[in-house]
Amino acid sequence: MAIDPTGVNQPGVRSRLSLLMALVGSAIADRGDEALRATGGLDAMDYMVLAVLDESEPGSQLELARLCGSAPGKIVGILDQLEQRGIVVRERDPHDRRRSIVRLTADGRTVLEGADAIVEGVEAELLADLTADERGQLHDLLRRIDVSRTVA
Amino acid sequence: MAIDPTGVNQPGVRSRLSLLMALVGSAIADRGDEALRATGGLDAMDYMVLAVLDESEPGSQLELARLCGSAPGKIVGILDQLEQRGIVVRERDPHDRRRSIVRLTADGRTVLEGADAIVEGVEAELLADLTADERGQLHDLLRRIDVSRTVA
DNA sequence: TATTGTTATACTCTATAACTATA
DNA sequence: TATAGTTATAGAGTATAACAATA
Repeated sequence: MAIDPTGVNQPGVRSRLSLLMALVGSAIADRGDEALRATGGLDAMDYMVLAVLDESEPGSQLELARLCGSAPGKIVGILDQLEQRGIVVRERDPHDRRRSIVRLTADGRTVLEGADAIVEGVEAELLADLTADERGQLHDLLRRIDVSRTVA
Repeated sequence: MAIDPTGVNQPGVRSRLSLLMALVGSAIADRGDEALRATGGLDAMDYMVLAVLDESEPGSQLELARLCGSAPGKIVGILDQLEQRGIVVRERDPHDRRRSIVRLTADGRTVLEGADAIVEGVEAELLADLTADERGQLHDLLRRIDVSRTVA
């Protein structure tokens, strides 16, 4: 039996925006993770770290962890593996030798581009029912949500 | 130091729609879960189950599990607790005594309404930068994404 | 004394597969 | 023999706090 014979998706949570957001977010995360593992040799968290390094320049591992929404202790193992594979490098900040400046290598940038292509493929499939214009609207709306806002 | 002095949110993932979807979905899930636990005595998964029961009529626990995107074995414990608290009831299907029909009780419906209010509060806070119209657009776009689509 | 990165420990969560009852 | 619900177990994943180096 098909889940959705009548064209109704997400049966059971359609009227609740929060649940839709959580469900769609989890769907893209799960599928992206699966595709990356199968094709790219990374996982979703690796990809997040690389994307953050591509778009920001965190001044320390702690800041990187915060930008990734991850605990400092979790980043360590991820970076260990990425560094071992030549995808990132850690350099000590000369002004404060406690800090590690993490950077993408040239190889790392190539790996990230491949990962982007894989993730965009998954994304195109999940968003197949939306026009390019609508995907742009979705992107713009999500960009305007401040996930760092403190809960009152 | 503020994360976002220039109005730029989600630094590090802004250009990647998939990561934004995953990040925003995870943010609302985490905050909803926290608020529900603190105020409502439920967690996010409990809320999902109740919402699915409210909007659908699953003919078995297996179907309920599928609608919740959860493993059958996970639903058991959740329903045990919800049933113990009088929020749901399990009845054997008279046509097939292997199946459990799960239903919200009247009390359960009241609990769900309270949970909806809590979650909507969290949602309003997270989406504070969007107008009511834009929240409607977001809802409509997400509704049109078919998370049950099979990965090719 | 405070902060950065790291490590170790304990805890939670989850997936898996057996098991019972019913079909 | 197959399916629905349940239970038990092992394994993965995570949070927490202690630790060493630097400020």
